[in-house]
Amino acid sequence: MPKVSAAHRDSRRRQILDAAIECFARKGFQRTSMEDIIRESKLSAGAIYLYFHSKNEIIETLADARHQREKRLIAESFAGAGWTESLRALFTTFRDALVEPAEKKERRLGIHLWAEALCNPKVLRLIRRGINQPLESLSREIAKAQADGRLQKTVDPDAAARLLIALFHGFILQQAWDDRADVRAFANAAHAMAEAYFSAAPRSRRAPVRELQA
Amino acid sequence: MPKVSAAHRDSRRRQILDAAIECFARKGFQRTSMEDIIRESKLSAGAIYLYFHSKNEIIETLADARHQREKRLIAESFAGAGWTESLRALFTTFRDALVEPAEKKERRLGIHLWAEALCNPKVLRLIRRGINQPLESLSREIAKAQADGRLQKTVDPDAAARLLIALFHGFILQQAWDDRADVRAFANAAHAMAEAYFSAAPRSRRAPVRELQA
Amino acid sequence: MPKVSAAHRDSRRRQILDAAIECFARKGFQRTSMEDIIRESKLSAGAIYLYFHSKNEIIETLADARHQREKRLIAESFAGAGWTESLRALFTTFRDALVEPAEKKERRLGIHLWAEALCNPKVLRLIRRGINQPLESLSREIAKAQADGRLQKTVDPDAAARLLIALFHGFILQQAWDDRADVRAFANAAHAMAEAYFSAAPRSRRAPVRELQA
Amino acid sequence: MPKVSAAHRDSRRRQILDAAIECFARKGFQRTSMEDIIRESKLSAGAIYLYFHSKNEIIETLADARHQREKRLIAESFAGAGWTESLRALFTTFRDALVEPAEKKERRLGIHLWAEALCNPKVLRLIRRGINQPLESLSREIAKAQADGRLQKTVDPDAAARLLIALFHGFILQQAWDDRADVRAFANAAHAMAEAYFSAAPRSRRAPVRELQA
DNA sequence: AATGAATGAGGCTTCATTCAT
DNA sequence: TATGAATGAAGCCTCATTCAT
Repeated sequence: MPKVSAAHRDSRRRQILDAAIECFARKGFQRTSMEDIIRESKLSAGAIYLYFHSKNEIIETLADARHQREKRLIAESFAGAGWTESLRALFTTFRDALVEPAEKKERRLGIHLWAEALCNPKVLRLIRRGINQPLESLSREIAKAQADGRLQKTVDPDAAARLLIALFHGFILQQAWDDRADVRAFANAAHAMAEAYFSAAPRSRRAPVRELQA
Repeated sequence: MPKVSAAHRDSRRRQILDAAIECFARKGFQRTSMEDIIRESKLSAGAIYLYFHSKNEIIETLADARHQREKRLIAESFAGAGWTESLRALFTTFRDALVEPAEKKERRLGIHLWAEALCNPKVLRLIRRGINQPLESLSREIAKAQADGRLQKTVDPDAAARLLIALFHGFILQQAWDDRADVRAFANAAHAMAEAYFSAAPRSRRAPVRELQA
Repeated sequence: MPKVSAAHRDSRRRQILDAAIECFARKGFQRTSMEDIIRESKLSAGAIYLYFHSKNEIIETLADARHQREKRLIAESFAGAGWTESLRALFTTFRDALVEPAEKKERRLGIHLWAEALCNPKVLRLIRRGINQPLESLSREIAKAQADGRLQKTVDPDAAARLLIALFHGFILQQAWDDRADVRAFANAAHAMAEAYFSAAPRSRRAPVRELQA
Repeated sequence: MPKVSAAHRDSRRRQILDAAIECFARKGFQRTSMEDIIRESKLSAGAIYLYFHSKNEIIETLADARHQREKRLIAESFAGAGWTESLRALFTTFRDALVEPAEKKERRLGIHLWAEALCNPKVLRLIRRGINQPLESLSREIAKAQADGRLQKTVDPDAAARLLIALFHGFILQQAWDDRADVRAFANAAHAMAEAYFSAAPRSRRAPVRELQA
């Protein structure tokens, strides 16, 4: 029987993770020292190691949390009705996340994780999961919509799913580098582009788009 | 300053930068020690500091080189003829860069720079230049094409330029995380999507795409 | 102080000491953390500090226990009859202690204490007592046997006592480093050597053993 | 071609090892911090790690040096003439090493190594080598002397070799615990005992020494 | 120009012990 | 009595940079 509640334990972990997010978002993983996190969390060195085994474990915990969140956001967008509505919901969700100044830290953290994944196998695994599951579910939705005749069939579901994710990630970078980037304009344009692509009249009626030459 | 000396100087700098790229791509900036670069370059610690004042200066030099390169790639795509051809050239260039295994290191380095920019003001400045100039030139080309009537006018040139860059950056991430991502399929799909968006028949003739609701 | 409480207190102390022996024998004093002892004893940190003031006190308690035990073993060997029988009993006791696998932990602990004594004054004092008392009682027995004419007089009682102890300690090391060392063979040989030494016909009848030259 | 000579390198290593011996002899391995060694050696932290990869490597280097030395000492004792002289040489060598105050540090270090071996596999390996080679060479000499008829045959060469080593190790402990222990008296007595054992008139002529009973 | 030994601050983590409950 | 979370000093090691040669 725990002396302090599980709630207390969770709150301490939260306290540490919040401090870590603050520091990591500001300075990246390697430039942030445990000392920084200790100061920010107002805990002692020892206390932090009571809740996490290492700095790396903190990073991995945050990576995992982001993965869970991304998965949820995409799943929710597709919870509702038809393809057109889902696509709209997806872009709306995405836009709302990006205009929210409170999440700026998380977005910066996310970018640090993208780079971290290149040299940290555990983070890479989490990032892959965080991207593959959304890719697969997007891809599945696209294929489903095609099967139902609501979407033109020339679209490659996997590539199209990657397009959507790439748009999101790509803009997150632009926004991180320059706060003045216009999220709404981007989201509208991106949505319009996706709409144009997905629901374009069958190419056959128009001049066909030639594939890029090898 | 005799000519031989300048050539020698450049070759030494190249030697150091190549070693740095190798190391940074593999381990990121903070995980790479000067010792790593020294070993990889087969030079001595002292020699390296003869050509660069600090590790940071090496990073900044690399950041600048990437910026120059991106600017050039985009400029070249638009060197030629009309809008449609330019768009095609852009995607072809992009695709060719991504299938090239020899550039894998540079692509990884680029991602590290994206994150580095978040906590290194000098790198941020270089990244901004590296993105703003392409953004502006793309934007200018779009506006020009609209003015010439070759492009529908509903497109916001700035947002559209950002879309294109976002697609590129976004996919570079996906490829870095998973080598098996299909570059050609993505490039084709991205091109088709851009085509659909830019050269769509004026919306007025079709059901209008409603803006995302606030 | 009620009897129940004292019994309980002793049992708790035993529990802690047993855990400590286990850990110390395995990892030595400095490598064993209080955390290790806590885990092994299945008690809490606080509980342990209720029974011992510090890690050092645990070590000293164990050192003292060993001292008591050594003293007792030697005393018992000499409880009985004459010199020859006592010597035999001494080696038998010693051999029996070393073949006993159950005492392996204690033997290892003992070695750690020997080294610990070099930098821990309290342990040194206990070790000294643990060795001086046996030395003195052995020495006294030898002198007594000489006085009774049962032992040749050329033997220096103090040095001879040290010889015996040295044999024991020396072999304990060899066994600790290599389990395969043959205890019985060693004990037999050691006994034979001691016999040869102590009960040798007076040197005067034979070629005298010259002292080692300075 | 090295910038500084191999001699310089060796002298630096010596400087570090001497400091380490000083500290380790005084406080043991675990109580000695790298900080201690740094201070004692008058070098910087970084400098030390230029010559040794870790604190452990320093310990192992010292363990190896002792092993080499012990092997040499024993070999030298048996370099000369017959068995009796060799035995005498062995005890003389041993005694001379123990009376030398300059080697007190090394003797203490040796004891710390004996305990360290119990929890440090690399040190254990070195200690084993440091003891097995002497054991084997002693054992070989004994067997040889027996074959030549210079030694009675009832002696078990391996056990007898262990006896000798045990005497040495055992007394080193006693001396470390109490400086006043009389080395010369011990060495003389030990030598006399060994003599009595090895060159005793065949047992058959006297009352046989019964083996210790099981 | 070139070398590489040297510096010493600072990074991550552990640990004996305490104390509020 | 008993718990175990909390403390914070101290331990081992790395690293960007300098400088005598």
